[in-house]
Amino acid sequence: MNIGEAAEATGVTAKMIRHYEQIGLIRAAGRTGSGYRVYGPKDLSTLSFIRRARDLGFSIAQIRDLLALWQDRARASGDVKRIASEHVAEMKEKMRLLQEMVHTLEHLSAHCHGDDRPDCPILEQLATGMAEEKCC
Amino acid sequence: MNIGEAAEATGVTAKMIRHYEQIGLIRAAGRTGSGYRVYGPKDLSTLSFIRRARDLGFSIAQIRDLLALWQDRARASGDVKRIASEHVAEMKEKMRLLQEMVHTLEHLSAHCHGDDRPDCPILEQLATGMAEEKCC
DNA sequence: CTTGACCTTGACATGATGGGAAGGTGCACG
DNA sequence: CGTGCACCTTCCCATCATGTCAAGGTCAAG
Repeated sequence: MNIGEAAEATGVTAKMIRHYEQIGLIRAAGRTGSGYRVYGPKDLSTLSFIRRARDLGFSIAQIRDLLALWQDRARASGDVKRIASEHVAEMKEKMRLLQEMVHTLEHLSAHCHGDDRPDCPILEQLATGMAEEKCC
Repeated sequence: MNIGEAAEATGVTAKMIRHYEQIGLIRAAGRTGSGYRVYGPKDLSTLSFIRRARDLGFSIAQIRDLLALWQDRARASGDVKRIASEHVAEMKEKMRLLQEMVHTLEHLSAHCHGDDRPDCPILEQLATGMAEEKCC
């Protein structure tokens, strides 16, 4: 199986498959006599695994650990769960920061006419740094 | 005022001040005879503006627009509000995606023993790609 | 044999920031 | 006056995951 077919089958672009090989996330694929990379069912499983983990937002480093655990039949599920929990915590923290920013901006926007006049609390806040509470 | 003092006063690192100058976000600072950058009150205001905008998650491109509007006394507040609204929409979309991932992962984690046994629904999901609903 | 689709490697870009090296400057203290 | 230290300068490289582009080799069908 060619890299293009493997890419289509797994949803990982050919570019990324080569990249993952280069950084050692996956083993170097076999080669035909002319140098084309060759992929078998096992490789496809690995690539699909990676794609699903990426879809869940795991970093390459985390996926490296998850792959090792996946291939370790004596793994402890606690190790997997811990990686997932840390990732969830990171995502929740990101959400919290986003929520804060959204809240502040929506508050400022609510007090902005949004018409042709130049007065704008959003710019005022950015310029003077007056605390949100003081804006009202 | 030196770049280091300006950095401390505004919360923008010296490194980033130079970077912002290089990409044309701010005007090139004046120089002393020996080549040191010199900053005045106006420059400090601009840098503080930028830092507050970054704190609210605006991209450099958006800040470029906001700076232009800020310095345009004939601006329409609607233009500012539109930039802010687009940014809020982007952040909310990111939150939505994060929430989806968190939801899926928490669901899988809830069914993972998290002990020394190797069975793990998280790995199973990643390996087989079975839909979340089918997992129960 | 030609054509077109695919493969190869390699270099470069993103966006915002950090790190570090190599060398010049300013200032305070002895 | 000299020395040391903290700061400044420029330039290059790294992050993270992905994309784009270019130049050249390969394969299969017509």
